[in-house]
Amino acid sequence: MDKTKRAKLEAAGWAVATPKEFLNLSEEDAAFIEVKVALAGALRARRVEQHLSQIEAAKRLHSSQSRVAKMEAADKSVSVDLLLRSFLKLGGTREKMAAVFCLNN
Amino acid sequence: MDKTKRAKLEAAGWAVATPKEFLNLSEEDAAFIEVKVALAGALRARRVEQHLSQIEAAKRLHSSQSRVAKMEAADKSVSVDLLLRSFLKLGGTREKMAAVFCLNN
DNA sequence: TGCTTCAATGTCGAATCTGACATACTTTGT
DNA sequence: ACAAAGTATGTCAGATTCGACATTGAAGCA
Repeated sequence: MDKTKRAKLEAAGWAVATPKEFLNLSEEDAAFIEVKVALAGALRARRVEQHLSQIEAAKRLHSSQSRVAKMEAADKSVSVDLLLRSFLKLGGTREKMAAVFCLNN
Repeated sequence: MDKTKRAKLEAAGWAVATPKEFLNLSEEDAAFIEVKVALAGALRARRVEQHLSQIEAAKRLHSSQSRVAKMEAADKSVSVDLLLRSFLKLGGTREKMAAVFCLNN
């Protein structure tokens, strides 16, 4: 959200909060979630780039369509472990990983 | 191990293997373990830098000394999730994380 | 509209991870 | 050598995460 819009909403009496504020997460929790979301995005990118459906990706990952969907949604029930392993299995490299953390916001 | 030494050992009839070869890990598994080990090192660095014992660190992390030891040893029983959360709780930042993946080999 | 493919969401038993405890090993100072 | 502080390792009950399945929603096409 840009500053102008935020200012307008606040002027109109709205409490404008970031997700972090809204859910009152600590800095660390927020950072952790950011990493998870970033990895989830990278995972989906790897899959789409290879023109795979979630079902096909699931096969390569020895998992299921529903879990792939949850991974890409950075669901509460998926671990960074699983995201990372899956990312690597879909051809993700450590260089690409670094990009996830360095560049991406 | 440098090439000369490796060559000498092989000449002497030793099968010289990297951990990856020895345990015959796939590329992905190897990369995953590398990440885990790198994070474990970064975690220990955070702790030592702050002159904390494992017991003190455990307190800050709401965990136990034994688990901290296992984290720093990148034990099979600790997840990247736990490593990452702990790293962040000990003041690790996303920038420092990126460094773990970019620089460190 | 009906049909097909892809993606999202809820649930569950099995597998894995976690904090805690006990215990053993290591290092450092006396 | 002994004690104390720090670290490592094995175990286990409870918690979390896993793959799988069922179901629903959404988009494209005849």
